[in-house]
Amino acid sequence: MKNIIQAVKGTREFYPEQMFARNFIYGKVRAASEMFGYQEWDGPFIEPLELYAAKSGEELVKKQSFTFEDRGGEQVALRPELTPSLARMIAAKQGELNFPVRWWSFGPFWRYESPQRGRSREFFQWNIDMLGADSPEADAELIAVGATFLRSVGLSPSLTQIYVNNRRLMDSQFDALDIPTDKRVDVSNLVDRRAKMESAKWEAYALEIGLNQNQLDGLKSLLGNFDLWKQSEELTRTFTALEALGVKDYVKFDPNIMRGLLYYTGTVFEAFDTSGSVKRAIFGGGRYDNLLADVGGQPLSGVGFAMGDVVAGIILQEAGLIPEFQPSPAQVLVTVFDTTLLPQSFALAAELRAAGLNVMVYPEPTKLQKQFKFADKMKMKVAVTVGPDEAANGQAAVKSLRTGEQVVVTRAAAAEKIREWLK
RNA sequence: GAGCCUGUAGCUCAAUGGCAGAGCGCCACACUGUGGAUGUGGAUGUUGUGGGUUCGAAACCCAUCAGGCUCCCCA
Repeated sequence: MKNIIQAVKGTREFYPEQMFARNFIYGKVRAASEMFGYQEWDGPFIEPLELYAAKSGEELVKKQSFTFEDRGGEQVALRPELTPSLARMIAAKQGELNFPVRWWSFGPFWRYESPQRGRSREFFQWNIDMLGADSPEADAELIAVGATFLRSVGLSPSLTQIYVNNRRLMDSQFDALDIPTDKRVDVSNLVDRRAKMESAKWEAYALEIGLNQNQLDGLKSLLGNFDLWKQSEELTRTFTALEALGVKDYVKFDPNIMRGLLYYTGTVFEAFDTSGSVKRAIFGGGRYDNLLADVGGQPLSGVGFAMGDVVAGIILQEAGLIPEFQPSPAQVLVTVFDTTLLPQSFALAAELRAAGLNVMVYPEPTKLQKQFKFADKMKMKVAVTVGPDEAANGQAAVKSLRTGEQVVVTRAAAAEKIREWLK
């Protein structure tokens, strides 16, 4: 036992119960995506390293990606994100796609980071994007898809909120405060850290990165102004659309949401669990205008977001929203009386399957008590036994494991009786 | 990449330098054509791994692996 080779650090093993939870999320992701007309797609899991190196900082790529040299000497990476693959695939067919394109994907990603709660090295991520439309209403649609997902898994607005901001709005505010362009990255970092730091330390840090007292005061009042969105035509339209889409109770303007400066150019948003149990965002995204130009395509605006399965899974688990795991997809067990009658049980199981039931048959003759115990542990609803008496008369004993009631019926009538008890 | 905490039976955890234990779960039997409940009995184990200190280590020290918290990062 102790000599078992361990799983790779930061990976997760999906036993049937975890697989069930993962597929639950996948199913809800699919439903929310398809409800809005998005098509499922995927890219390769391995990409040339330069696909990421071109866009992201090289240090980040080298430090936080799983990279290796293949046998042909090519530098490749396990994909750390999907957006560059999306950009390339869109650019390659830019002339023939029917815009606006609505695509979603759910697949594995790898990042070489230090594993901790809510973060693993191998995870699944939902990506969903609309490309070729740049209206505030398109932004609203993506936020509504996210809200629809939250609602569909039972995460009410009191449990989760989507915070919305807009980079252009913030830029104009930074302009008004005379914060120079080359300080914007630092200021974004500063804003991101505000919740994590004590206010005195945070203010000291603000002065440290070169803000003057006047700018700091301006920034503080800016970050406390939750009516600021009214000054942005874009956000005003987005919020109007969100109301029409019926998800207004999920969204709230928050000037503290920045999402870095990497490629977001307009509206940005992040969903959080309001209990604060997990401090990481459930999902986050926004509008980007320059994506395709980076991979050689024609300029094309897009909006999208990504959701990892780790944080979402923890929150759903804690909220008790993952449905009860069923140990077996079958609800019927056909027992085996003894060696002589084993073929009868196998034949009966086949008949029941042909009648459309999911049926397990005990794979070897053993004490009936043990077989019923097994059926109970596997949460079977019905057990069917063909003993000598039943076999002699072409019958089967059908027992409801919920009520304990048992009836002997002809084999031909067994399926119907089982179906009745499964209801 | 840095700091801190944790690691004991399948699970949750006791044992603070002196015989490795409890509860739950598991197995057997009571019950040779039938689960859940009950009773009786049984097995839980390289104390994460490797080394060191000691008459003696689960405990103390060093290293290492894994998980967690914080920083960093978050494409």
